[in-house]
Amino acid sequence: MVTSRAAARRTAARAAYLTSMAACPTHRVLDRMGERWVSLILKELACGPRRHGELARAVAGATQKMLTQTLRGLERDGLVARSVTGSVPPRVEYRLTPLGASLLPVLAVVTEWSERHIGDIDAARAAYDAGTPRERAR
Amino acid sequence: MVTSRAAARRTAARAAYLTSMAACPTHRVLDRMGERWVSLILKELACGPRRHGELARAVAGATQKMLTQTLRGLERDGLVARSVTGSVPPRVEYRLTPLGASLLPVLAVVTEWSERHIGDIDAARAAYDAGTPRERAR
DNA sequence: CAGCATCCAGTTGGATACTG
DNA sequence: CAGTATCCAACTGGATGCTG
Repeated sequence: MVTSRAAARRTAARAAYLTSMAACPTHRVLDRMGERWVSLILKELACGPRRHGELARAVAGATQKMLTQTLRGLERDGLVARSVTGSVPPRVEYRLTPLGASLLPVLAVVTEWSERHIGDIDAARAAYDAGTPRERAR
Repeated sequence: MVTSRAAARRTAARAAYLTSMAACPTHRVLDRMGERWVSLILKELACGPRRHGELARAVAGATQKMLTQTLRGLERDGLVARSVTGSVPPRVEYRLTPLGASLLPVLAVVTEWSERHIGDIDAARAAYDAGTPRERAR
């Protein structure tokens, strides 16, 4: 049937696009940086090495699971280094690698833009939300 | 019981933290930029105004739903402007606002870092993945 | 053409409990 | 102390069909 062929073609096109998108460096990095706890952890580690427990306290909103999971991801990408000394009790320390440190200026640029324009965004939101119920008195 | 009190305290602390994090400008912006289709749409609109259908073709991986949803979000934040002319057939055009355009340099910084270091990341991943099965021959 | 509504699968992330 | 494992609720995003 013609219709299902067209649908299949669209699906295929999407799959191909999805693949190429997954390979896009910018998207991959943005994906990581956008993860819920990444920017917080990066900022904390920017101040110096931290033990697991210290990070847990500093980033109090994250559950232990998410903290570990996020750190593993950052470690895998070579942004964070993990070192263990002693095994009872274990003493684990996380610190930024040079690669991770090189990301800080980028984060700083984002931060600067954000703090400068968050007011504009909030204003736009307020305006949008106020005007949106346009059907209200129809 | 003591235990449940401690648990409650932790939960409360988390809730408070979550709130303050949601208010953090950097986190809010990173959240948006990290959304699946935002960077693609922004890059496409950087080239000039686009109609809905044009965007749909350019960002072929997104479903119509996600495209509209993402555009609405960007519009609400004042990053993108939407203008309608005619209603049958409708002609809708999206373009960057000055605020949205001011975000492009930030995106460019991220892009530059990403393209420069994606190789390092991939290398780190390969090394990590190769070394991880450390228990393999135990 | 642009977009909304509905349904639904897959993923994310939180709570909890246990181990070396 | 650091980390793993399990269970499960909530959200995200995709497929599909309908409207002005």
